[in-house]
Amino acid sequence: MLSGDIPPNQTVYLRNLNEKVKKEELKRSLYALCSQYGRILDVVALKTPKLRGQAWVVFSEITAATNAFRGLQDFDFYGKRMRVQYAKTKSDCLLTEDGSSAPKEKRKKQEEKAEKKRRAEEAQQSGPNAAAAQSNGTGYQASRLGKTSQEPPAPPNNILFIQNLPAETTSMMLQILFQQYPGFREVRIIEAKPGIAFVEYEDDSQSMVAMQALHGFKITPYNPMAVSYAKK
DNA sequence: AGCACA
Repeated sequence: MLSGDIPPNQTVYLRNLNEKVKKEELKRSLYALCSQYGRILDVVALKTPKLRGQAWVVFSEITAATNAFRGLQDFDFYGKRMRVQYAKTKSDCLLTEDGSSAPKEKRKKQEEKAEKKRRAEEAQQSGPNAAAAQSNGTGYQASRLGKTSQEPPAPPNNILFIQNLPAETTSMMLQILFQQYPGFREVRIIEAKPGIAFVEYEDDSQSMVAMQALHGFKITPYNPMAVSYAKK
């Protein structure tokens, strides 16, 4: 067997990532992209010289990691072909909750960090671990989306109207999600109106496929996106 | 290519 082979792991190791993308956006985009394969417990990315261009995505299930491993191999992510492997070791965020004990040196660090992390998450409700409190997986949570407008829905057409996006969503983040579906043309975000976007497909049936796949998808743990047809 | 937990 190949010496490079690494046994399946709950965490995927991603490399050949675009190093120009800022760390926070990178994590958010990876969260959004990887959520389709299962519940994500943590996304780790560092921009140190040794670790830039790489990230770890920790799933709650090894099967989810396996699906991501297959589904995202060579995925075009910010213009680079993402390479996916399994992580070589278990992620810290998993070490205490499964009976196996954390290495002693790491325990101290982990405790300090857990504290910081908790504080950070209280401050801004968007840490990757907050995902654990939410259902995600396939992403449907239509009940929480409710009615976003009183008017009757627009008839099917090739342009989708996206609502309930976090304010920091970029068009590239949306492109990463929506370009996975055939017929994708472009994303338009409205700078003056944060939280909404338009996504255009070549035809109505293609926009419908994307809508069905991504309506209710959580781009962050607290933002299930509402996808409907745009009014023309 | 580079395997960490800022």
